[in-house]
Amino acid sequence: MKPKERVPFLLNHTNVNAFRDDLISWFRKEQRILPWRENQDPYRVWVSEIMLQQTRVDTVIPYFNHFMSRFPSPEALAEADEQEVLKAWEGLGYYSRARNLQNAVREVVESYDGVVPSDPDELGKLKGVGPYTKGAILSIAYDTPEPAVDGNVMRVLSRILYVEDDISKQSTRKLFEELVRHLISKEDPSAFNQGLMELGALICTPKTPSCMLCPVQDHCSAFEKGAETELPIKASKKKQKKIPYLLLLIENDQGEVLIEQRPGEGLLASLWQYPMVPLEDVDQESVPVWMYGEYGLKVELGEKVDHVRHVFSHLIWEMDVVRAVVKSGRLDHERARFVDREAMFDYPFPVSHQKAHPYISP
DNA sequence: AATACGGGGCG
DNA sequence: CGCCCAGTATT
Repeated sequence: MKPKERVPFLLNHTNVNAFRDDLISWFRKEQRILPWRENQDPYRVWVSEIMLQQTRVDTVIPYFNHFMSRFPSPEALAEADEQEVLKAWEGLGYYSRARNLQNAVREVVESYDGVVPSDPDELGKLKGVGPYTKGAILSIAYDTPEPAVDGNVMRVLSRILYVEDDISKQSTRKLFEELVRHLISKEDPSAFNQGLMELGALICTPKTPSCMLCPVQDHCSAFEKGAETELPIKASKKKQKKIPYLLLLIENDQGEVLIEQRPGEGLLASLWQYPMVPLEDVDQESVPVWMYGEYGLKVELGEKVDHVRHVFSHLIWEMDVVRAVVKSGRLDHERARFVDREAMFDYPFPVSHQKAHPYISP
């Protein structure tokens, strides 16, 4: 059945009006006080929405505050060095968000005179602004009745409307967008969209929803059936592949440590790390040979100081952390350099490698 | 339609 | 340890 055909079967006008009002009233009363809710500044809304992608509110708050004081305006962010932006993003994850955001902000400064577009098509063309973020900015910053369908909204609406479609499918997100177009308040689309998400975060939670406290319990089809924990339906994802590495803490005769910048694309793009030996391709005894080939350095391996397991969304790094010292040779590697302990902390490191930081201190 | 892309928190 | 989180870009 096509999305538009389903709506009338699920809710009549009276129910829609009551649902809207109950949701919005609850949101106005119970919403959390959050830094990006201080005003409707589109730039602030934009930055917050990018940071909040796949990331919890509590994690984002300190990053948002620091980011806004460091880059208060689109112009400030546009002029910044990419490494500074990555440093401000360090530890937040999904680093392409930071690079896409800066790319898009530069576009806004150059093509739109520094004003975030309120036109849906122009906004949606910006790097990193997908269907959710576009709707969030349009509704929250510009009071436009556009759907902003994220994981919360799909969970909440799948329960209220008893939608059993797999929410990991794109077609299901589009179904929910159509449903929201019918449900959304034209008077206060911002409160409606945020109310849906706030409800998902505070009441209609994944594991044990607080249905007894729910402002729209009367409208909830899943609660009526006693089946709220059965929804939403989501296909399970396959598990991550484990990849073994040797993480080398290589010191030269001046007590400096070897670090390198990762490639500009792919996993942890442009971030810095300690040299890693892929043990799938290199066996233990030939590590010094491999090191000489890659870096032009003769090194002597020392003690193993730790084992670090780092889980990504799609793979797992298993890293033995091993000390090493330079015996001879001259560094010959495009993206690597020796740095002293003070300078280390100017570079953006992924959390996986921050776990090895404690071992470089004397 | 699938896969790459981080990191943290919780049961 | 597996699931989920204010998703998007790429293939």
